[in-house]
Amino acid sequence: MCFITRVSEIMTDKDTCKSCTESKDSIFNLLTKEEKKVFEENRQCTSYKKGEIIFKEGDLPVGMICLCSGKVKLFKEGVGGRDQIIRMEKQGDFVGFRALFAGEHYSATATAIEDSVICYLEKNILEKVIKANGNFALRVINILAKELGFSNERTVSLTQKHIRGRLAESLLVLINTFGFEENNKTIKVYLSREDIASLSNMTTSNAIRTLSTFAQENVISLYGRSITVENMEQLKRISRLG
Amino acid sequence: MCFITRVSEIMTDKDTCKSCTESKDSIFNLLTKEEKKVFEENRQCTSYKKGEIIFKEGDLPVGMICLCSGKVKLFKEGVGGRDQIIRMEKQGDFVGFRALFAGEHYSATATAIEDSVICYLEKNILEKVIKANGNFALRVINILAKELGFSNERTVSLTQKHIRGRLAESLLVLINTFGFEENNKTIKVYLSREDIASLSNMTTSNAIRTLSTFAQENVISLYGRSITVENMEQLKRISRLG
DNA sequence: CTAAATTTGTGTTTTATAACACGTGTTTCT
DNA sequence: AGAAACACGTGTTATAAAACACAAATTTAG
Repeated sequence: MCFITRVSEIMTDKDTCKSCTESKDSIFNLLTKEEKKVFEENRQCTSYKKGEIIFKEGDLPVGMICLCSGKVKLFKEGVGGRDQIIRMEKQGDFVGFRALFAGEHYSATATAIEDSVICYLEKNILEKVIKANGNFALRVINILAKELGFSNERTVSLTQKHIRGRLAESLLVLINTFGFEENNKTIKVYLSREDIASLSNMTTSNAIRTLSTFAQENVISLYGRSITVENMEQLKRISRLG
Repeated sequence: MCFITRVSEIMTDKDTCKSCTESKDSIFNLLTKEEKKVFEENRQCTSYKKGEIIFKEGDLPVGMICLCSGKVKLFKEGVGGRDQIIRMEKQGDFVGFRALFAGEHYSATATAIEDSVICYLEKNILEKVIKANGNFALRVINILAKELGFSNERTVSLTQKHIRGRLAESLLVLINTFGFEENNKTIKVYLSREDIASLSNMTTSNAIRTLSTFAQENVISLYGRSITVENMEQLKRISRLG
């Protein structure tokens, strides 16, 4: 990956990115003061505008990326250019660390779906800490294991559930990742119909159509790109029955 | 998981299972002599007959399982009882360690597809070694990361490729996992058509039909459950084009 | 502020594949 | 040995969802 050309803005003030090491339930809380310091001194923060590519399928990972703020989609290009979104990343998530640890090129492309700030940490520094701090290592293992469970789950859902079930499940995934706005009903992410389709393994037409049907059935209500859940139980039922 | 009731035969001679700690490219080579000794003294070997269940979706993992010999399929039950095989395990593989590290119940069922011997190691012993031995920890991380890559890859293939592409890819997966017999052509695993279907996300009828078509096209030849690859390039091409 | 481009929305047609039905061959069990 | 259960194979039908075509609405750019 050619880091420089894609950089929207390399941030000079490292304190702009506090969330990674300072947020409450962060994995970084397992680090010692010294280890935290090493991380803070060696990281490089970069900001991306909505729509910009952070890395591309095939690029070689050069370090660990933590999403300080914003939202990112991770997608693979499939047969005939049809994209499949395999993961949505929120503040505090690691982006693309799978490829780093697997020692492989990126197997997916990461794009900011909102203005985002990432901070970037060299691989060898991370590895040193993993080797030295067993609890940190176990936590990394735990995160990977959970993500693998999610991926396996999705494989079955996306292949076996019917359109309505797939869309309902994808909405639940979005809720799970990004949560609700203050009203506790409106999903806190604003995706194009095309992205919703890529997440749910269907064509854009069918995503639009099926969302409309859900709205007609008062399971959700739509206003532009905002999706408000009106009947959570029913949404879960549709997802479950496939 | 109720360990005792499922045990086909608890083996008394621990040396019957050498492959785990002694094979050439085993992860256990990263262990010190002392750590190896702890592993060897604390493991429990068990043998399973073809068709027997090692653990079930929903069971709670109680330890790390290493497949000493034999072959195992890992599958999830999908919508309407349609199984999806998410992984095939060969000698030396860890079975179900994802759930163990994720701290979750098993999300899939493991069944021996050949007579198999597993050896079982308590979780806390494993965790101690991971905490103490950084290189071992990194290797575990590496294995999980690679498996996650495989899972993501399969999600896209199984949802987007057409029947022929899915079947061809599944055959390549089998070759990749189990390799060939001495003739360098016959895939070294013997599955029912139903299992091949469950691996490829299709009905048994379609697996049978499509295998026949491949045979007619001289891409493979069939003799009972044995599948011999006659034109590897063509098989790869079919997989690639979807 | 208008033109162009993109996104959203809807109806129709086509097609891949599941579902079904049925027959044959092969183990397994009593 | 005979019955039952299971695995394999093939033709037909039904259907979910993709593909296509086109219109309206919204956003972006000049």
